[in-house]
Amino acid sequence: MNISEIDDTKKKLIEAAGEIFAQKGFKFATVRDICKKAGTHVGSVNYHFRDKEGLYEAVLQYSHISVLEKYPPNLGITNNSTPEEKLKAFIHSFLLRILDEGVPAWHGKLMAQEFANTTNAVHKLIEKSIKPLHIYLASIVRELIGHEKNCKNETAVFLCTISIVGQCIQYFKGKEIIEALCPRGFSTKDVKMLTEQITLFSLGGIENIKKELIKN
Amino acid sequence: MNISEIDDTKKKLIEAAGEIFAQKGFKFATVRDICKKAGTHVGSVNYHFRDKEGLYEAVLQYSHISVLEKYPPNLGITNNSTPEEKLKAFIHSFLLRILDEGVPAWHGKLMAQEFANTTNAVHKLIEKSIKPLHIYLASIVRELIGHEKNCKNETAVFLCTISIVGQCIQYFKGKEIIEALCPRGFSTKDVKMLTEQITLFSLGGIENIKKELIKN
DNA sequence: GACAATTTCGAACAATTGTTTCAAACTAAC
DNA sequence: GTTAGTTTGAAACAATTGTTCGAAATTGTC
Repeated sequence: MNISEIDDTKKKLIEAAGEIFAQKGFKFATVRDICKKAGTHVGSVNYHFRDKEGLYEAVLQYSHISVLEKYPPNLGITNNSTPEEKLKAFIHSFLLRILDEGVPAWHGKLMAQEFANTTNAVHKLIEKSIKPLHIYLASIVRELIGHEKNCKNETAVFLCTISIVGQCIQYFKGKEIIEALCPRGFSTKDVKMLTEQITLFSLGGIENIKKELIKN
Repeated sequence: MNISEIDDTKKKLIEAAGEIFAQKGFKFATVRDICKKAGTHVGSVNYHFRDKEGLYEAVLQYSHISVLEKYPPNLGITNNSTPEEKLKAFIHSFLLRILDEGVPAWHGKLMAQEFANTTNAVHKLIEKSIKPLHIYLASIVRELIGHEKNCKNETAVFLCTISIVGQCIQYFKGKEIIEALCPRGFSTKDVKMLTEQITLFSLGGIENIKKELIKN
């Protein structure tokens, strides 16, 4: 066995596919591109994963298990951290997941792609990855807003989570247009600054929502 | 001439295409689907618009001229309206443009699609539609933050505009996932409520960014 | 009404892309 | 070393989709 083939084809395919799916989304990624990057023949995807969709699911599963340890949403957070710190940590790791270019930073990108163009794998992805993250984010927002669990509050909490996630995803999916509007653009280097900005913005936003809830 | 053919093919094509492009984006929309909806033959797109891209540009142009009068970003705003009111009006019309299902509410949807999957027409679209809207939004944010035009402020203003737009677009592009997380979902009916929420959130966010700028 | 120009129509073409196929190469067990 | 099973490789297939083409139909002009 040649040393360069020490990694089996399956793994090579998953890693090549992960990068391309993350970059282009499921539909725009072609099997041929993936195989070329992986250095395999065109039929390899179908042989090892039945079809393109099978490969996609394998990529999602593979990235799911590795992402949470690399970018835990509660990075550097302890039980007695303030909710403000928790929110900042959440936003920070979220941005890293969708803007970082290291290996394998796909998972966040794949989720963001899925937001824009849903595939059949979306429901599994929601159950396994998106929902848990969302529940965690909601708990942080709930802490910030206050715990009275009435219907109105829960709606407000939900809407706040969407506002937070929407801001982050915009920097990934809207990259090209943002760069056209502001030539310097934003990349991995700016993650810290963007974290500051989005955290401050969101804390202010949540505070304002809270005020309104109390008023009524 | 049959009365049902009183509208010429070009117009029928543009209207059918607008709806499908807005719904699926450029790449996912097929010429055959468009022709079927328009009630024409498959070659009609190429005959009247040279190619699919020509049709797309025609749609963008057509929708551009009609959208601003239907959904002016300063709807109901006078010169002495407060910046808060202006922001609310901006968000309201932005949401209508991407969530409304009336005819032709495509333009905002097309822009939102373009954010997620850029086409060759993106640069024209930016110059003609996105940039002017963005400049207007930036001027509102600038009013709210304060007018000292230093470099730091301008960056903050820019980032705020992205936060605002990102929140709105999420309700369009992230529709399916949002519905999975919250079964009731959000539609045209909720535009008013969403406007309230995003406006409040953004005003609080901007206020917080402003505080931080003053501190330093 | 005749003729030229335009428009319509559907078949056919070409390019892309996911998938299948089958022989060749390789691996592992005996 | 032989053999059975697995994996690879490239070509071929099938489906989709944008585009082209030539004949037919329609329209406008004299």
